Amino acid sequence: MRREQESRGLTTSDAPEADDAGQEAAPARRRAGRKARETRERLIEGTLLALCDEGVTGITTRKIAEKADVHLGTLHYHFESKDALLMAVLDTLGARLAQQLRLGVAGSRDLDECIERVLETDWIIAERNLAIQIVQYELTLYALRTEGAAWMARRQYDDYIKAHDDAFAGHASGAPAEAIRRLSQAVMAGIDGIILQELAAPDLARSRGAVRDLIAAMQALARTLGLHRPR
Amino acid sequence: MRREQESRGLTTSDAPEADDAGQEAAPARRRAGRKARETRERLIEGTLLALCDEGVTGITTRKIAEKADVHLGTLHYHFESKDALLMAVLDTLGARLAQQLRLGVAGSRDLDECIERVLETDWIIAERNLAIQIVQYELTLYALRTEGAAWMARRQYDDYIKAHDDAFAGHASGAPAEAIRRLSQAVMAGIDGIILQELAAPDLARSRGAVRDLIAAMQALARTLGLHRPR
DNA sequence: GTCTATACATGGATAGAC
DNA sequence: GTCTATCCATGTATAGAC
Repeated sequence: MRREQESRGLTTSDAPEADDAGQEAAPARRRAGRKARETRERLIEGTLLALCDEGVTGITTRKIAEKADVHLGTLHYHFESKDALLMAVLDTLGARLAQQLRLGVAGSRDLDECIERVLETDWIIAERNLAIQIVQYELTLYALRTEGAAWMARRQYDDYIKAHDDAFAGHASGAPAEAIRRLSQAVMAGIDGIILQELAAPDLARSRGAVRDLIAAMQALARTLGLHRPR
Repeated sequence: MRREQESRGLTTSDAPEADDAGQEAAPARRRAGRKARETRERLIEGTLLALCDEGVTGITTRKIAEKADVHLGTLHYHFESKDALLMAVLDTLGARLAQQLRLGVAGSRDLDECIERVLETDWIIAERNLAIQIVQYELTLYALRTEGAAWMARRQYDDYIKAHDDAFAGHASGAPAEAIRRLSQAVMAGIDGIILQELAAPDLARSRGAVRDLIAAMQALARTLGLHRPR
């Protein structure tokens, strides 16, 4: 079930190039046609659906093709391998997540409120579709195992951290970037942990309480880190 | 690759029975012989090794048999299915983890110190072998996908929460159990999140700093929750 | 660029000798 | 209780018609 030795298409771009990430283009074709682009996207979307149903361990190219309403051969025309397709999905997921966060946290008054909104937003996004969260974790772990794709896991992390940094930065302009970064890390760690708990032992009421607790704890941490402006 | 319809051996015991968990015994045999027990354990240990190498997606019964130095037929004599074996590993892992935590947190002076020790211990355990941590997450997620095994993921969570409760309880005897529970949840969530970060974007120095930050935040949370005794 | 058909490998599981 | 040999389903990927 492996063809790792020459998993080209995953190593082609070892560093984040531009921002339309995950473009493991079809062999020797950079400027893909209008329709091809649509099919690519249908494939990615179909893979996501199939992953929600089956998980990374259960996924097969046939199921993907079926969900995407595309034939098996077509899949392999657009993606060098199943792995390449899976990684493209991970990339899409990460971008989508960071985007959602940015949209959700506009206009806070002060840092405390900002922390609160960020965490509430993080949680809402996760709660809205826990199935996708599972997929995200599965794919991230899978990337760690896949030759030449570990950097994708790191980028997932970097991007999401950055989205948090940006949210906080506006309300702690005097503070050193490093302190902000530490807050972002703690916030993200906390939310990830709560999501994991919700997945393993579902109990929405408990998790929402945990988010409240986390908010309080992070506000306290921000103080410890000296992020609050004097009033 | 699936035979879910009748994954007996996983549904036999839907509730935690006794404490020698994960005993999906060989068909119609409760009192297994001395040697059989050894082989079972070799198989579990071998599976763990194989999982560290390959991950859940890459694992095969053949690789397991090889690592355990056992023949393929023997594997299926002891375990009804690959899934049953995998779940037995998850159980072992969980028990081992809780055990390690208990050993590591003896004799703190007060709650603040206890929180510190618990988190330091949690982290040391994880840092000592990150490879196993990955496996633990993979297996927990896998359990969620496996028909009739989702309860195993929940038990993982319950057991580890309980280990934390026990550690804290001694230093907050007056406090309501619910407040202690909330602290445990927050602590675990935070650590899990940090481990996840370390896996996705390895940087031990950063993670150790994150643990320090988490300690401070959790001590603050304990205060918010009214867990500290008046001095 | 998309489809059909198929090659080829690999996996889980079992039968039956020992 | 362990081993060998094998069945048979399923998977990824490709070849080549359209």
